[in-house]
Amino acid sequence: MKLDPRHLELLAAVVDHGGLTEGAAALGKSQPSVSRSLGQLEARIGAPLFQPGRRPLQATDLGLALAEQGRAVLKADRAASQIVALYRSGHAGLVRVGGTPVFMDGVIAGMIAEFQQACPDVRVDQSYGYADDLIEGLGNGTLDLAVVPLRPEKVPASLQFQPILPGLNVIACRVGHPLTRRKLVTPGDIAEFPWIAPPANSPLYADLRRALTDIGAEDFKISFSGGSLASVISVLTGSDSLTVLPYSVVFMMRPQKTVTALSLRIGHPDRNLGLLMAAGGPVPPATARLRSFVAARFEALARRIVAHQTNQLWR
Amino acid sequence: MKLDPRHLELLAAVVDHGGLTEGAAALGKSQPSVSRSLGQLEARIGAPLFQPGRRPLQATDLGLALAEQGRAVLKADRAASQIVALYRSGHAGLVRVGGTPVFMDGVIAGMIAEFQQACPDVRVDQSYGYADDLIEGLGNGTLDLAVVPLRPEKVPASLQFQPILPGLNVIACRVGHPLTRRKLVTPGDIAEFPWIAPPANSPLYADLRRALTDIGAEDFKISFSGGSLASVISVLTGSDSLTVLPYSVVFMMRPQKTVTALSLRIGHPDRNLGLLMAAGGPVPPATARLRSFVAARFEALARRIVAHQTNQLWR
DNA sequence: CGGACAACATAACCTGCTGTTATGAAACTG
DNA sequence: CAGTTTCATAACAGCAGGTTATGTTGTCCG
Repeated sequence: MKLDPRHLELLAAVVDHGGLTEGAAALGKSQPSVSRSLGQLEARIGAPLFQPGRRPLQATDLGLALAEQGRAVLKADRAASQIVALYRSGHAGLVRVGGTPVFMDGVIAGMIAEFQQACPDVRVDQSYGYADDLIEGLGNGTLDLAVVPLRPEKVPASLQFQPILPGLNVIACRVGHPLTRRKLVTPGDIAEFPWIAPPANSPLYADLRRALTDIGAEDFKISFSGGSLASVISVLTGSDSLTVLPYSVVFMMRPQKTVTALSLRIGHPDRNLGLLMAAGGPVPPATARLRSFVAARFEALARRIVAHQTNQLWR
Repeated sequence: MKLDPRHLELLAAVVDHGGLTEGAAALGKSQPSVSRSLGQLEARIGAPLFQPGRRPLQATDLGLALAEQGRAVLKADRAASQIVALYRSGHAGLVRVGGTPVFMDGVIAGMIAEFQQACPDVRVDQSYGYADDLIEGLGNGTLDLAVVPLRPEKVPASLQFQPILPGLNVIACRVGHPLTRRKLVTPGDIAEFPWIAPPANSPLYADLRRALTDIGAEDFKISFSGGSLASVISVLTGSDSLTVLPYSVVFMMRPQKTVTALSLRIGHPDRNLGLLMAAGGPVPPATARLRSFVAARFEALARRIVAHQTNQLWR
């Protein structure tokens, strides 16, 4: 005999609330509905669930035993509802975030850590890639969110782009680097020092080349290339090398007092760092929540940068 | 959000059977039914339960989490079905048995003990009473089964009576009683000994009076009266008293070798020991099972009595 | 690469359950 | 014993689930 789990729920509610009327009320149903459904259950199993002729309806042994199972059903149902609620509010789920390596390591990973303090049940799968990879990932559904520097006109129609910071690069070096003692750094000064280059296929590498040619530094020697942000920072702090990094990344590292930026304005790439998401379809709530969290953090970051710039020489 | 526990069951089955088709088969439903129901669940919660475009349907994290709860629902449902199955087969439930004290203590209680070896989940509530009480109890639903000596014509129309033994009484005494050495006991012999009388309102007491007057024992002295069978047996075995007991009760006590019957025929009451049950309505399965068990044991008892009588002097 | 197969989705229809309100019967209360 | 509470019944509307038949789409394999 297969019986309807909803009937067991009804039974449990009625037994636990000490009456049909109150049980029905607790379930948000009308009293006749519950009465009839339980009558049907009773007819199905061919045995009385309630002692006949008692006005505050009282269960038989069989009724109590089945109500026990009904409680289990109710518990599971509530747990399921809770899971769904967490998911729908974005407090649970999976977000697959992709981004350019330097931003991910230097800025986003820290924000994700903060985010997971508030939403520990959101799993974040992080991956690295450049614009094309990320756009493809978002297109075929293997990625939920991308953090990528992009020219707004290069955004495909099927995606939406939310700019969060202007693409501002600086020349970075270790704290205590000889050039940091100069009030003003000239293009000629930097020619002496070796350079750390980002991976050759990265946009940052193109930025570096452009920045250096812009300021007239025709030839420069590359002492280290490739590697993730951690490697770059290690080499940077262990030598007098220079490199090009996004302003935000250097800014985020201020507290460590290991890396700083030279007082030398370089050309800005005409891109914005932004958040890229699929448009049109429904957005998974956890993705939406992480997106707005990151956006808010960047907004705060932008304000801190502005406040900082009013007291600093950096340009 | 309240979601249907049946949907969770479907989800669990599909996840656990590795596919929609097999899951549907395992539930005894058609594949389109399950497909549509799960689609509905998905629409309700507004989130994908399955990874899109995978042919052996594969659940998302959310789907797996909900399937977990579905398993709990399935488990409770199966447990409930099991409870009902036990009840319906008479292997679980409650039987309220009433009967005359001497029969209950001397014969029925032992049979109930045997019955509960086979059906440990059947609870038996035993009570004592005489014919009128028992009939009333059966009538108003406070009793399921009565074991009572009754004249068949006195059975109310709303009840059914199943005779199981002729109402046969004997004069009982302790093993080793002086009268047991006599080959033949005469009415005169028994006049010397004191009598133990059952409670004055019991049918057995009437039997005793009638038996004694039948055999011409006009005056007899009563040394002990009232008390349950245990008291009677204690007094009987501790003295040379005599009493009247149903044959079956004395017969059941043979193994203890404490009580026996005199070789003196006394009048038989025109009643049958039988099982009394409500007629018409549906019989609780546990009651039916206990009834048939007791009836079978009495049948066996009757055969043993017949076999014994061919080798004994008792009449 | 393309065809065969399997797995899932959709369509159309019907049955049955659940929900509602209104109302009646029965039991508990003082 | 009357009032009140509690449950059962009636009548009806609507939806969800069951079915079979039939598309559509991954997957597998030569």
